[in-house]
Amino acid sequence: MTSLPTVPRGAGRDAITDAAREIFAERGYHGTSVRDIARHAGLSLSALYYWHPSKQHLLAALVEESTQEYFERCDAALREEGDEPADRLRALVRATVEYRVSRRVESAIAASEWRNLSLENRERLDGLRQAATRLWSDLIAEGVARGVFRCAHPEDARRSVIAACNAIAQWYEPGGDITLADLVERYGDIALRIVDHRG
Amino acid sequence: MTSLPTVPRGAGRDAITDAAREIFAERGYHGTSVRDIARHAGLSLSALYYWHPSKQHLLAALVEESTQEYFERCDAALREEGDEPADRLRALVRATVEYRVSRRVESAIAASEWRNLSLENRERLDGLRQAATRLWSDLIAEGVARGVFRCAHPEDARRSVIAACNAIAQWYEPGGDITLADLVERYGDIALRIVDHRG
Amino acid sequence: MTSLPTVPRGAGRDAITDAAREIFAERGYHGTSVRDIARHAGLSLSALYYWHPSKQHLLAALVEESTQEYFERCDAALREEGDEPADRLRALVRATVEYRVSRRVESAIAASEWRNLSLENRERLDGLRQAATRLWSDLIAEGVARGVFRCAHPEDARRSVIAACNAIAQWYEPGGDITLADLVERYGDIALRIVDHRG
Amino acid sequence: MTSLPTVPRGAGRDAITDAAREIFAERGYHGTSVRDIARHAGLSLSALYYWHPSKQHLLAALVEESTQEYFERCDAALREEGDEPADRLRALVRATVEYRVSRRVESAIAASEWRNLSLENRERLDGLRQAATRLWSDLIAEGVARGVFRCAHPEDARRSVIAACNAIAQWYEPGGDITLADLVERYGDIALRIVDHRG
DNA sequence: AATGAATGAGTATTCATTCAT
DNA sequence: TATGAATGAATACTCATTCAT
Repeated sequence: MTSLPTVPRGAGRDAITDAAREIFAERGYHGTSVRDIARHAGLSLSALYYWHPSKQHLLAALVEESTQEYFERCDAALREEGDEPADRLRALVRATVEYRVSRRVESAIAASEWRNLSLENRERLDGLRQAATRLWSDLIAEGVARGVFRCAHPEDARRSVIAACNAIAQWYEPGGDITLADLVERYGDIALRIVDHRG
Repeated sequence: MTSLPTVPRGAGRDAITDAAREIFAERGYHGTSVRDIARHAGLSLSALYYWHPSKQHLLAALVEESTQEYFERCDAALREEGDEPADRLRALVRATVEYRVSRRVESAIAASEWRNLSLENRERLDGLRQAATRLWSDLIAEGVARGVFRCAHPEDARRSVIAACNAIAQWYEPGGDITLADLVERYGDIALRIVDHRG
Repeated sequence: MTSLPTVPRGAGRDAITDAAREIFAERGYHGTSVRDIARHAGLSLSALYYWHPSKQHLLAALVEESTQEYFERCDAALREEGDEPADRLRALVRATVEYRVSRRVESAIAASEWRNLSLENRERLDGLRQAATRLWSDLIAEGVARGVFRCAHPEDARRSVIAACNAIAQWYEPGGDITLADLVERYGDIALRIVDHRG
Repeated sequence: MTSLPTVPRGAGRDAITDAAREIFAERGYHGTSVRDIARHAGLSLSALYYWHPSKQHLLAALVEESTQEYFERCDAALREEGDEPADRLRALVRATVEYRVSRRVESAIAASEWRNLSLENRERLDGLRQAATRLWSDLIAEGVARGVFRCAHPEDARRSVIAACNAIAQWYEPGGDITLADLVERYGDIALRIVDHRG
């Protein structure tokens, strides 16, 4: 029993979004009831529906925000970087790792609840998702073109690097021995090995 | 409307297990109703309960079988191999990739429905899961000890290799251009780069 | 999407009554939500409750106004008429037909939502309803007493005439080929035949 | 509190249909909850859904059965009759009155809940409804053609006769002073006067 | 070895209404 | 003279499961 916060008037929207994020992440979309969410938020069921038209909408909003933020972090990281492919790959890894760690909960939702989005929502958000993927693909292609990455199968390399970074969310415990900076360095190294980078 | 198969008398058990496998994989545990499973199996709801005590039991059986089989494939692959770490790592990758591809559906269930196992079942199956993990860890540790793998962080390497192999299930289409043998070779290469293998 | 009217300040009461009338008529009392009414009126839900204490009150007010007006029209029509029963019957038919046509919407509510009035409201309004009925009964009785109406069962005649007139609301389309004056004449004829009038 | 009957196993379907009929008639479609129906039937809510897919389906089934039966009674009554229009009109009145009285409850539903049918159901049942109407129209037209009915506006006559007969359901109390045979005779007379029949 | 009929607890969502401002 | 935010009870419907046969 976690103690239920008393929600100040007008703060309902965020309380509900926060609660939904936590419980969706913990139990999955179908394993979560809107009652659970409302209770966890310290509000009535009706208040939930005052702010959000449906459970599906709640999920879509979380996934959208998360997907959007991920893309923006990656995009920003690349724009701040020079044009050396190795540096740029490290930048993308850093953005991804930082994202998976600092937004662990919502990134888990975006990853595992994608199939529970309605067809409509899935189509709407797919472009954003692919845009993020393309950042990786283009970058690796460029490295290969320049001869600094030598991997024979760039798409497999890309998927492997992303999968390795994503998996961090499943085991990493913030506040433990390993710092975020450690992670960034380690997974940057791994990524460069995966694309077979030669200085 | 897929035509429902007429189940031969006595074949009920398998028909139900097969149906559960497909639908759990497609919609997730909580997104699946026992009615869906029974209907898909071409049997009555009561027949389902004749063969299986509960929905949870059905899930646990699938996860158990899948986890068991994975471990055995890995174990067998290693036993057939010599003691060269690189070869052994390739063997483990081969076992994993072949497993993810040939048992794509059940491996997806084992991966994503783990949290929906009851505490009891989760504890019961956890040993098996860890045993498989240990095969990887021990192997990489051995490679490092021998100086043929030079990765600084063997656990991160292990997680990355496994994550890369597992991700195959999400995109690979059997019957397409890429053969299973291609995959095994490509991901063996990637794995060896991840552990920083030097001939 | 019908465009919602902007309600001038102070005109809220009528806007709500009008909206309630339309929607109650269209979907029935239980098929209508107060939210529908407020939205249709272009006002907030709270504004509705500022002006009207409850949904039930809203219905009762509409039924009352309608029933009252019907009685007054009938009463006035009779007072303007001489004492010839046939003329008086035509006058009552005219009042009724004109009412059903010009107040089609509210008369439909009064007719079909009567049962959804609270017991209290039903009892309060019943006297008014019966008063209108008595106008018909007394008139027909008078005609029979004078020997100009020869129907053997005056109450059945009364119910039949009223039913015939009321039914007009279900099919008549104002602005079509049949004018209101046509209707008044046709249904006056029918009424006189029903009571078996002999000049 | 009416005592709830214990429903024998297997008799659920009828118990629910009967209960739905009664409560829909009493409170209207939207005024009735499926819980009310199940409780009234002496069964669980789930049993209701075992037998009927939805509340709407329940309504449509009742309306369909009622509309169908009404048409068949009218059709049968006409087929048993000779070709004299006056006799045939009396036959139709008899069928209608008997129907309204003996199937009072369902005929009230068919009359007042028509608008609560889904568009789909309404379209499906509309043909049946019109077929019944046509029996009346054709008959009156025939009487007019033969010169035995002299009404100037046959459609208004038709509507009036039907409205008069239908209204019986609103006031008639079986078991009172007036017998069904009385009603049939009285309303036959009224009908013949409405169409202005001359022997 | 299997079924048809039934259940109680739960689902997402909407209801009429009220509160604080 | 209004409103935005909130509520508790109800809504139609589905769930996993059990019972009698």
